[in-house]
Amino acid sequence: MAVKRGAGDEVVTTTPATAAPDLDGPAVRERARAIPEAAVARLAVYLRVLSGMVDGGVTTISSEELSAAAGVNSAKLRKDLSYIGSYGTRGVGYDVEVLVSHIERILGLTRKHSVAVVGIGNLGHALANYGGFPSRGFPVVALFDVDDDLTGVPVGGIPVSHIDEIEQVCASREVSIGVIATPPPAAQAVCDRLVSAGVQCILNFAPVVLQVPDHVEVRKVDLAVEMQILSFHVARRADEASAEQAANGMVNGVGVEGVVIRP
Amino acid sequence: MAVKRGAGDEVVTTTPATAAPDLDGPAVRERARAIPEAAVARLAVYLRVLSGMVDGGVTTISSEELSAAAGVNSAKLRKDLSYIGSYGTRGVGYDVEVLVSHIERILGLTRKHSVAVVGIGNLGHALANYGGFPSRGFPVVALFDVDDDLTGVPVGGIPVSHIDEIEQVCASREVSIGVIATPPPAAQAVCDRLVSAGVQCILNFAPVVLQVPDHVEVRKVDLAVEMQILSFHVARRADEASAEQAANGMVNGVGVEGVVIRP
DNA sequence: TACTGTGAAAGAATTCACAGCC
DNA sequence: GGCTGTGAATTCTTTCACAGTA
Repeated sequence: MAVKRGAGDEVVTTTPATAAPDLDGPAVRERARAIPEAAVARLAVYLRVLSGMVDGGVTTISSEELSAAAGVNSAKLRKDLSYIGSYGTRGVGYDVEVLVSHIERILGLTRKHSVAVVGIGNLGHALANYGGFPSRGFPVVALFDVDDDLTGVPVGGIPVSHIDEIEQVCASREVSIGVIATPPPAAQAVCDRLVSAGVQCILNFAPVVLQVPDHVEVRKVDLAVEMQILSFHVARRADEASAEQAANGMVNGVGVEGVVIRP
Repeated sequence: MAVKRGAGDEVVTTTPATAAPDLDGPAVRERARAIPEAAVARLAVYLRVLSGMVDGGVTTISSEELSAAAGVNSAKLRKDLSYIGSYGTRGVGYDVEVLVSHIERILGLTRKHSVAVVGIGNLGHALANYGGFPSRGFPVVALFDVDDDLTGVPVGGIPVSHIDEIEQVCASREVSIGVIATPPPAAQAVCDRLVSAGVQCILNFAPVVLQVPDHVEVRKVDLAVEMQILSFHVARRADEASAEQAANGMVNGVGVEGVVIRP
């Protein structure tokens, strides 16, 4: 669900469907590591599960076991792992530590990714104190807010900086991921400032569609949207239930003939 | 999945949705099921954008404008809207209010969905105080925590209940969505209790894969996973950049010949 | 034997492109 | 002319099923 403006997409070969893929173009695009977007998200989940297993002393695991723990089916798991290489042993399974290190490498977790949180309200506070970030290689190194009363106040051990210092502080502390937790109206402006400070990755909690240049990657977490998706499923289930009742012949007390109901 | 073979198999009465050619009347109920999962998430975004436009006094909008504001392309937007019916005017565009009400209906927002938050730590606090929920039809009506010191303390105007009361309180306050904001080790147990209390929708912030019965819908928000996906893209971009440099013939100014891309 | 790795088939989602209407 | 609605084409993702191997 990455918000990606299709503005300046590169040549999308709208060519007539006649010819085979022509490689004669001057610009050769390296596509060696084409891991599907959907698989990347799952790799992160596998990594978490595997990390727990390392701690639990497990050294080897089969695709069946790992997939169950990760909530996917085993064929999908094996396919996902095949995108990053063949690191299993047939008849045995995968070495947990080997898998962990390969997934970490693919996800780029061998580098450190410093995080800045902008907007120190309720959510910003929670994020600044969230233990899950630093423990997974994403140290929070800077906090920003517009409120003068907050500047200098330490939150989660880090003093809040004024938002006007964003460019300078992000540069000096080498921030590579910006987290936007501001009220909606401020989000785009904050985003622009982060971008001009050189931040290339943004995690956006504000319910706003951010416009960014192509080289910036945005992911969003929108609580209201999540709620509404759940709401949709409630509604759909209710509809199905009543539709089934209707199909059962409840409509006007007259049974429909020859209908077999699913178990 | 239109069933077509003549074998004596059971007949699926739950209406194949796909082939259903009933265009008459407001049989939108049947349609609901045919809406792709991915489209549902976007409908929620369109709704938010449209709501903003109502407030801004906009009465009519074209697919081009709306899609730009929502960060998708216009063909996708039109396709998404076509799943819920044909409510536009050719040559003109869509009536904003009409669209809003139809999307709200499809997403089931005509009913109220009461929310319970479990785990009143940093994140739970933030969620309890989050203004975006009630304003969009998701009132927070109950809070739970294991900590006895917290019980009775009001957070965001609602007193925290002890987690042992979860079944009873959820029933009496008609909770339909449970939000899990507990530490990871507690999440599955909390989930089980929510399910036994009759909650059918869960939004899970704990970095744990929840096991639930089929009739329960779970959505997860995993901050570490989001971070790692961003990290992957940083790494990929770095790889591409260096690969491109190499392919550009930086070696001695002579282009590389006959580069073969992965089959 | 028990499991991985992977082509090939099936299924979803996206995009194209144009008919149809205002 | 401008814009929607939608089949058809395309691309992406998942699943199947089995060859291959420790």
